[in-house]
Amino acid sequence: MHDRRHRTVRDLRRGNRAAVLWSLYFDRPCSRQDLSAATGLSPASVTNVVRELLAEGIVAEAGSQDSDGGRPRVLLDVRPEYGFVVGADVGETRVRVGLYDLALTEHAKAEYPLDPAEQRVDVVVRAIADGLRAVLADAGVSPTQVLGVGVGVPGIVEQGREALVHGQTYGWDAVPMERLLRAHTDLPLRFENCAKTMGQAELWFGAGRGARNAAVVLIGSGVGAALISGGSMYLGTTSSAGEWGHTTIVAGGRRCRCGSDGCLEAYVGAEAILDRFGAAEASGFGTSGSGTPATGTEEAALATLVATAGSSPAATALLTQTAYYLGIGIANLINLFNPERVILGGWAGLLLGDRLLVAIRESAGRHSLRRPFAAASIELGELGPEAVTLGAATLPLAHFLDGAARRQTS
Amino acid sequence: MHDRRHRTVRDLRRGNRAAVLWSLYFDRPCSRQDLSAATGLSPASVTNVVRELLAEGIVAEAGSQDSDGGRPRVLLDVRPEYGFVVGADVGETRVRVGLYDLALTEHAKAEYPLDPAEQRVDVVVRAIADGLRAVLADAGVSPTQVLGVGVGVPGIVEQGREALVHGQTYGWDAVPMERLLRAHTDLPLRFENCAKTMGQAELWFGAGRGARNAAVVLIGSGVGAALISGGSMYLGTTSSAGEWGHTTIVAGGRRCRCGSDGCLEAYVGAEAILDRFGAAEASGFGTSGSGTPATGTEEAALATLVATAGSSPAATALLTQTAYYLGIGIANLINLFNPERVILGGWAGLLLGDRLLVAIRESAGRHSLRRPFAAASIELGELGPEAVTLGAATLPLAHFLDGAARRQTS
DNA sequence: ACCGTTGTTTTGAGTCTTGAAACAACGAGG
DNA sequence: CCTCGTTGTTTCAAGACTCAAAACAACGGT
Repeated sequence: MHDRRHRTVRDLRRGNRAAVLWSLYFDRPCSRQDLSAATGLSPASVTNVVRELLAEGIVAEAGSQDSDGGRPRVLLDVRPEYGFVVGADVGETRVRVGLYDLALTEHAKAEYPLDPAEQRVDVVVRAIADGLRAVLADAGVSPTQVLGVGVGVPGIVEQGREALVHGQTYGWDAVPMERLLRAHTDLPLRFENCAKTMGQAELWFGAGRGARNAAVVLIGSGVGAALISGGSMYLGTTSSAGEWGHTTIVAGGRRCRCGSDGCLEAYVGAEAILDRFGAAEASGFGTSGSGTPATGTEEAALATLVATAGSSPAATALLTQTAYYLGIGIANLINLFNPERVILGGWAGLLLGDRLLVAIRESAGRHSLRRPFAAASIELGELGPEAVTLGAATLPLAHFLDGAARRQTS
Repeated sequence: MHDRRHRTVRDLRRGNRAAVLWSLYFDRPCSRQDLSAATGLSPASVTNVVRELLAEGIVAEAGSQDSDGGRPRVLLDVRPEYGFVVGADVGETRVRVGLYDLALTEHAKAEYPLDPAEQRVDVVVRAIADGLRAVLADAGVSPTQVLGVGVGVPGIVEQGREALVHGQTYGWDAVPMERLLRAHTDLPLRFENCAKTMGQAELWFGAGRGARNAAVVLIGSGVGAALISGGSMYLGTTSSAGEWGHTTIVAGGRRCRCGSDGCLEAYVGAEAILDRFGAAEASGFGTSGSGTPATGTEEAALATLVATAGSSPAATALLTQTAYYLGIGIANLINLFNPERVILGGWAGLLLGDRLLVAIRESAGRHSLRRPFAAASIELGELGPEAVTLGAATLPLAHFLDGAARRQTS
C-alpha cells in the first residue's frame, strides 16, 4: 500500500530533472517558460535544471521564437546525437535490430532470418549480438555512445536480477536471455514482451499519443494486448498481464491452441480465421490443419481473404463474424478498464481494421456499457511492423529520461 | 506520460510524513526504527516527523518492547480518538451509516430502509444526513472531531469539482449527490462506487491485506469488481473501470438486463441464477419473471437453492454450471490483469463460494494460462455486509493519512 | 533614445534530509 | 554498586534544493 519513497532532497532534484526531460522530449522544441508551465516548477528551477542539461550536452538551444512584443523565447531541444539506443525485435521468422539516436530516428538496421520450425535460444542470442555489432559498425557509432539495448521478445518476461523469458509457443521455459546476451556485450540490457514493446511505441509515437489509459490490441497469428494505465505500461504481478487473446468469449467454444476453448484468439487470430475459413470452404487458401505456416504465407492468405470479401459471400460472412467477435473482445476491455483509447494493431489487426473498423466499433458498442463506451475511441494503429524494434529502443530511452542511464564514458 | 510533480522541498516533507503515517497505520504498533526501515528514511528524519505527529496528537507512545540487551524500543501507535470518520452505504433496500474512530472501530451505526421499488435521490440524501446526525449524537461526537464522510453509492461516480453519480439500475443520471448532501453538512465528503468501496475494505482489512495487484469480485443481485493495481484502486478514465459483470463470456448467450447478451452477470448474478433455476424447474422458489424482488427474498431464495443442492439434482447441476461460468469470468481477470489475489465477495458470492470454491478454482484454472494462474490465489472475502460502510469510511481516512485532511478546528 | 513587455537569470531566504556524534536506557558482569 | 557494552533515539552542523522577488536581457514601438 502506497510506495511513497521520496527520500532525500537529492531525489527531488533527480525527479525534477526527469520531469523537465520528459516534458521536453514529448513537446519538442519548447522554451523554458513552457517547461515551467508543464512541470509546475518555478522558472528559476527550470533554469537550473536546463543549465545542467546544457552542460552535459543532452539538450541544446535551437533558435528562438518571437513573443508578442517582448524578449523572444529561446527554444530548447534534445540533442539527438548525444547518444544512441538499440532496439531488437525477436519475431517468429526473423530477428530485427535497429540503431536510433535520441530522437529515435533510425541510423542503421539489420535483419537475420530464423527457422520458423525451431527457435533455438542460442541462435536468437547470436543474431541479436551480430545485429548489434552490425548496426554500430554500419553507422560508425562506438559502443560508448550507446545508452542501452532493448529487446522485445515473444513471451512473458520475468524481471528479476536477470531477466528470464518464458515463451509458451517457443517452448522456452525460464530462458536466461539476459545472461546469455551479456556474454556478448557490456551495454545495459532491457527485455520486455514484444506486445508491450509495440504498445509502448504506439503510445509514444503512434495512435496513442497523450493517452493516459489505453489498450493496444495486437492481432497477428496470435492475439495479445498491452494495457497502459496512468501513462505507463501495466505489468501485473508476474508481468504477464494483457493476455487478452486467451480470454474466454464463447464458453465451450472453439478449441484454442492454448488448450482451453472459446478463447478470443480462437476466433480472431489470423491462424484461427484462416482455419475457420478453411473449415467453411473445405478448400482454398489457408491451412486446414493446425500446423503453423510461415508468417509470410499466412499474411498473403489473409490479405487474399480480405480482398475477396467483396465478391465471395463466404468470405464476407466470415469477416463479419470476425468483426463481431473482435468487437466483443474490445467491449470486454472497455468495460473492465475504461480506457480512453483502444488501438488496433498487429499485421492482421491492421489488415482487418482497414476494412472492418466500422463493424468492429458497432459490435463493441453493442457489447459494452454506455458510459465507458462513450469515453473510449477505437482506432487503428499508425505504426508499421517496425514498431516492435522502435518500442524496444524505447526501453533504455525511458531509463535515460528518468535520469538513471548515462553514457558509459563520463 | 509520467506525472512526476514533486515540486517544492515542502512537498517532500508532506510525502515523508505520509509515508510514515501509512507505514505506522498498517503495521501498528511499531518503533521508530521499524518506521525507518519501512520508509527508507533516516532515523533522524523519522524522529522529526514523529515529533510532529506526537505534538498534533495523532500518534502516541504505547509502551515499550525489550530489545536484546540495549535500550528498549518505544512503541508508537495511532491515537484512535484523535478523530472520527463516517462511512455511508447506499444499498438497494437500505441506507447504512457508521461512525468509526481512526482505528476504524465502530462507535455507532444507523440504518434507514428504502423502498426498493423506487430510489429517490432526495430520500437517500436525507437518510444519509439523518444517519450522520444520529451516529454523532449517539456516540457523543462533535462534528469538529470528524475528519470526513465517505459514501458508497451503487453506480458510477464521476469525480469532478462536485461528484456526480450515474446509477444505471436506479435511473440516476448525473445526480449531483455531493451538492445535495452539502446542503446538510459542512464536513468533507467523498463518494465512490460501492463495489470499489467494498473492495478497498477487503484490501485493507480483509482477504486482500498486503496485496499490490488484486481483483475483488462482488456478486450480489448484480455483479461487479474492484481492481487494485499497485496497492490502490484502479479507476479508469471516467472512473467506471471494473464493470466485470457486463463482460461477455458467451457470445450470443442469455439476454442481460443491461441490454447486451452473454454477459457474465446473466449467468452468475443472484437474480440470473434464480431466473435460470426458475426456467429449468418451471416452479419452486425464485422469480420466473424479470421483476426485481426485494433483496431479502432473493437472499433467502438463493440460500435455499444452495442448501438443496445436496438432494436436488437440478439444483446441483445449476450450481455446477454457475461455478463453471464464474470460473471463466475469474480466468479472464487473471489472464488480463495477472493479479496476485482474486477475492470473491458480495452476499451471493460468499454464499456460492462457501460451497463451490473448489469447482470455481478448477474452472478458472482450465480457462486461464498456466503462469498467471499459478501466480493468483482465489479466496473468499473475509468481511461481512458491513464492508461497504467500512470501506466508505476508508475514503476520508486515506486522505487523512496522506496528510491532506485535518480536523476542522485547529 | 526611451518605454513597456516579455523571457531568463541571479540572489537571499527558507526547508528539508542526513551522517556523525551525542545521549539515553537497559542487562550483564565484576 | 559501578562500569561496560549494546541498542534505540535525538541533537547538530553541513549540505542540497526550491522559491519568490528582484534584477537583468532582448525585443518592438514610438
